[in-house]
Amino acid sequence: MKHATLRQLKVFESVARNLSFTRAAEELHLTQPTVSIQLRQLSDIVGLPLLEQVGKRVFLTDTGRELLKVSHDISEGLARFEMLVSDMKGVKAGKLRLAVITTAKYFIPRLLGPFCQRYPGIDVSLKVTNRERVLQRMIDNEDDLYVLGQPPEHMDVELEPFLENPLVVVAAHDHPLANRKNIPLSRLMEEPFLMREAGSGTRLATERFFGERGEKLKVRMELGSNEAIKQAVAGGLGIAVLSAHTLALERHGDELVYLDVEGFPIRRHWYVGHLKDKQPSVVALAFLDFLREESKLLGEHYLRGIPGFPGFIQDDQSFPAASR
Amino acid sequence: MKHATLRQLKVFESVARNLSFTRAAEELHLTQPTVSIQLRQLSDIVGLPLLEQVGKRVFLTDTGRELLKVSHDISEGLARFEMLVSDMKGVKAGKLRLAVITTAKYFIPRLLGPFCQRYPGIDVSLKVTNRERVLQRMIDNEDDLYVLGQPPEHMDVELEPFLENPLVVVAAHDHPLANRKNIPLSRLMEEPFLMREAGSGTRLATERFFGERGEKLKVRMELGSNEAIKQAVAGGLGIAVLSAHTLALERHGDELVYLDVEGFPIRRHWYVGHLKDKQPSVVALAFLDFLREESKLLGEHYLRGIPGFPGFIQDDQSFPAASR
DNA sequence: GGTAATCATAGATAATAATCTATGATTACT
DNA sequence: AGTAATCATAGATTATTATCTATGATTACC
Repeated sequence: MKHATLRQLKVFESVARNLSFTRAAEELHLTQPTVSIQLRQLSDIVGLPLLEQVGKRVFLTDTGRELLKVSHDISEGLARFEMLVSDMKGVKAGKLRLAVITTAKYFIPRLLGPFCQRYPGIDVSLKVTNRERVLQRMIDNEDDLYVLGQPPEHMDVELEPFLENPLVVVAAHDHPLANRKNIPLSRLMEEPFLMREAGSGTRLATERFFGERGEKLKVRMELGSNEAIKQAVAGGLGIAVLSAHTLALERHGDELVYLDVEGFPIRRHWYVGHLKDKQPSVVALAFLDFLREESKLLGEHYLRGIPGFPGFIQDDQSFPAASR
Repeated sequence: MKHATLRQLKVFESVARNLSFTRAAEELHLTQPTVSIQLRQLSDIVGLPLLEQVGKRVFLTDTGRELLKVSHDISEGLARFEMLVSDMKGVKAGKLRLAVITTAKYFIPRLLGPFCQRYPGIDVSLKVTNRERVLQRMIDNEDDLYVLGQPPEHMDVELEPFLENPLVVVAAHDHPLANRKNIPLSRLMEEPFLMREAGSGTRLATERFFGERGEKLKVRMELGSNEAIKQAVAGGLGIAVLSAHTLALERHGDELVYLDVEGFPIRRHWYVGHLKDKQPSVVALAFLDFLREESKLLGEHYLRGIPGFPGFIQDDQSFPAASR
């Protein structure tokens, strides 16, 4: 079957359906000799007759019947593929593979939920891991999109900011600095700090912030996760700089407070994107569009109460978390 | 997918396998630009990218992965068909549809057995029915081959004789003419005859035989099957002209004897064939060849003991059936 | 920065597939 | 026998596909 063509099979199907060369020709808007020749060619390729003529009547041979099955399978397979492609183009089908750094797990599900509702046919896969691994996955082209808090410096990537990611100083609610306003940075330097591991975006940003101001932190402890840091802070082991998002879901908790420190919150962003070379799929583009419009709402909702952000009332409410 | 070609799919499969245009080109003995263009065309036809390049590395897109599945299905389906065709050509697969008149049921299974042993992959279908229906099936092109005792006169058929079909006169073993030799036809005319229905081959041949000799039969009864006729003969209701094959399997029975009648047995044949227009399949041709060689043996075996046929000893053995 | 490797594009050619008109051959029907 | 219907064949043309050479663009590596 090396040289059979899909056209020949289509003509054969028509003849097999009509059991007439002439009617097949009409159906396909061809002349009868065209049909005759196409069938002759196909029969020569197969090496056995596909049709037999008994008087004026046309019958399928056994071989012809088998070929008809194969031909139908092919037609149906291609038709299904076409439908799938159409759905993919219309964002009615397809896959979205996201890899996000750990901290993003606090808000990404809030975005994925509505996205999946809007595009119910999309298959979403979410990988949550540390920054280093996310970058490796990017290099290995394992996902469609990546969410990071800190753009990598030595990689050709295409990232856009889509959400504010303020870094705040947190302390135990009964910390001496808990209700002070505009705490000078120098006062803060006397406090022991709890840090994430080297390489984490938050740590990088923190070190840069203090480094630019000639300040050196007293690092009491490095901890491997935001949860551990929060527990240590609540236990009075020190203070920490964290993404405000790590606290967003625990707004009703009363163990941690933000410190109103001069220069804080550090205004940073969440970035989403991919390697520069990569061409985003239709689904990935749809998600990017969705992010652009939805993250505004999300930001307003979740960043409320954080000093410097919308919804933070300076006058009659000191600190929502501390007010509870 | 109206305009995609099997060639394009083949090239795509190679690229997908190798994840490299250059290696695919080598594998297919083409130049790299050929491969590049083929993939570009296919991608344009589909309307979505099938491959993505990240740096020097080539990856399949989701769409590409789906197309690869479809392409494999197509390749596999065609490959299976090719194998089947090869088997059909080699008589290793295929179908044989036979329609035979009722009397042929006495010997056809003896031929089909060895044929099926020689060609175990052939699917055989045997239809046993009266002559009229066999002819109608032939007109309707329902089978591959037909077995008849009497060629139809007003149909364009291609039939060949393959086996002797002697018509003999049978009587009850205690019939007055049982042990007579060379019975004159005139004596036979005094006997009542039992006949098959009008239209049956045996009846036609019998009527022609006697007609040509100016004799008129006394038909006592018409019966619808050979079995009924044999029972009636054994019960003394009359004599009958029957194909020797109807008795072949009952050689050891002692109820019926052949009568040694002048002019008998009527030498006739079994015919096998089809409508003149019909092109016999590879399997049908194989069966015809098989019949040509096997029917000789069958004839020697089954016609032994019948006057006028090999193995009939005139001197010291009067009549094998009557000697029991 | 230079080189090698790899894919993309431009332009051209060759090969193949698809199709048509005209006519022949055969069957079915009156 | 004549006519209509239907498939096959011959010959020619058109359209499309497949492929190549040459070159450009980009990435990866040293």
